Amino acid sequence: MGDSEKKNTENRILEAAEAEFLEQGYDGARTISIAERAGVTHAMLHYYFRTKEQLFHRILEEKVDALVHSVVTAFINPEKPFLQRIEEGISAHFDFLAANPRIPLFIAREIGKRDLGIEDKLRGNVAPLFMRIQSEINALADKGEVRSVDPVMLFLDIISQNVFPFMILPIAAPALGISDSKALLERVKQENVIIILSRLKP
Amino acid sequence: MGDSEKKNTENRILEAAEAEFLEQGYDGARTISIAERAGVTHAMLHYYFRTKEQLFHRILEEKVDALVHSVVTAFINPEKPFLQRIEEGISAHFDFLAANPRIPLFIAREIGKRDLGIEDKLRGNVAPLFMRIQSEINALADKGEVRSVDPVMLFLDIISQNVFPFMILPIAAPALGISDSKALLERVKQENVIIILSRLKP
DNA sequence: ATTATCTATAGATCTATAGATAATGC
DNA sequence: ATTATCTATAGATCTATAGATAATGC
Repeated sequence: MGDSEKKNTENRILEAAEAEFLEQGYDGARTISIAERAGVTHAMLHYYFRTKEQLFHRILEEKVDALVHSVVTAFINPEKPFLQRIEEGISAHFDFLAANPRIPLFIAREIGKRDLGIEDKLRGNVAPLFMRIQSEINALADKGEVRSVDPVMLFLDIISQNVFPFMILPIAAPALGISDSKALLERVKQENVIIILSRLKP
Repeated sequence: MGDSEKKNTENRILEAAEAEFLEQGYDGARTISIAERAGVTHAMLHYYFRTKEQLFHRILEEKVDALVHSVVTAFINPEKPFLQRIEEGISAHFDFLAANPRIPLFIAREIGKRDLGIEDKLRGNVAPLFMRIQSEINALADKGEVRSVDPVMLFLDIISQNVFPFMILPIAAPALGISDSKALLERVKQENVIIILSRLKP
């Protein structure tokens, strides 16, 4: 059997697993449902991935990497001045979430139950980013161009503002009589830039 | 058997169920585990609550009510001027979350899978609050005392800032080398007041 | 008489694997 | 020869209930 056929089946299982796990979480997901979604027999799933746990880890790790990566890359463009980089970083991070709205809840759900290398990933990628932001803030604060903020707090603010709406909007939007949630998200994105810049401006 | 005995068993099951469901979610929770935690036989659980689903709904509804209530009451104290009420409201809401840190993730986890009356609860309680805030903001904005903000955005900001840290701090705190997460939470609480007031001040 | 509790087990899933069969590559 | 796929089923849980027994209230 050819390599492309193999990849095809394996990938179909992976895609089905991603959909099932993102919707249902680990405990709620059924390997039978994954097989059905992929259009393969149930045994194939174990042939390729041996256990439900292994298949799940493959998906979870991919999503954790994507999320961590989205935070770091959004704020590391070295070309531009500080405030502009923050502004564009917020937008870029928000856009990533808009394209992957189920990731935050998916990760939040499973965290605490299992140990990913998520701490190491954060330590390696985020700590350097924070140090750099810290020194930039210090320099600009001395010149009176920004208010002084702890980078940890600043990024907690940014990430809270960006991530949380995707967790509650499915509930909150209909309750508040909002039909066009795409338009609302666009407003949220703009508001998030405004509120962070308000915090930084002296 | 006396009424107090009955209440005792029933309450022990409820308390055990609350702990199990908050930790594991609906799918992850086992009725056997709940019975063990409560120190009763497994059959008792069905005798008092008939099904796992019914027991779960009892817990979930209680937590949804508590969370909605915490938002509304925190901001409805009618005695004080607007900005002070916002400031105290943020703190009160934050304190509620600090006392019930597992509620947001618990609710977020189950939402979308089942239909609570959560939309009705929001509609009834929150809509009047927003209308009142809107008119206050309008009046103060005319006098130049606050910047104009849509109340929906303002509360999305406040709730994001307050809720989200409790979802990720268990992961983020160790990764950032923060050992005293209680001290960090205190800083978060203060920062949340600062950032919202920065947004509102002209 | 009614309410509460226990033991034992039915019945429904779900994950995982064994073993046979078909398809491909060398 | 090796890799992929299918059928059938073992084995492990988990929810739920049946039926017997004990405790309380009237």
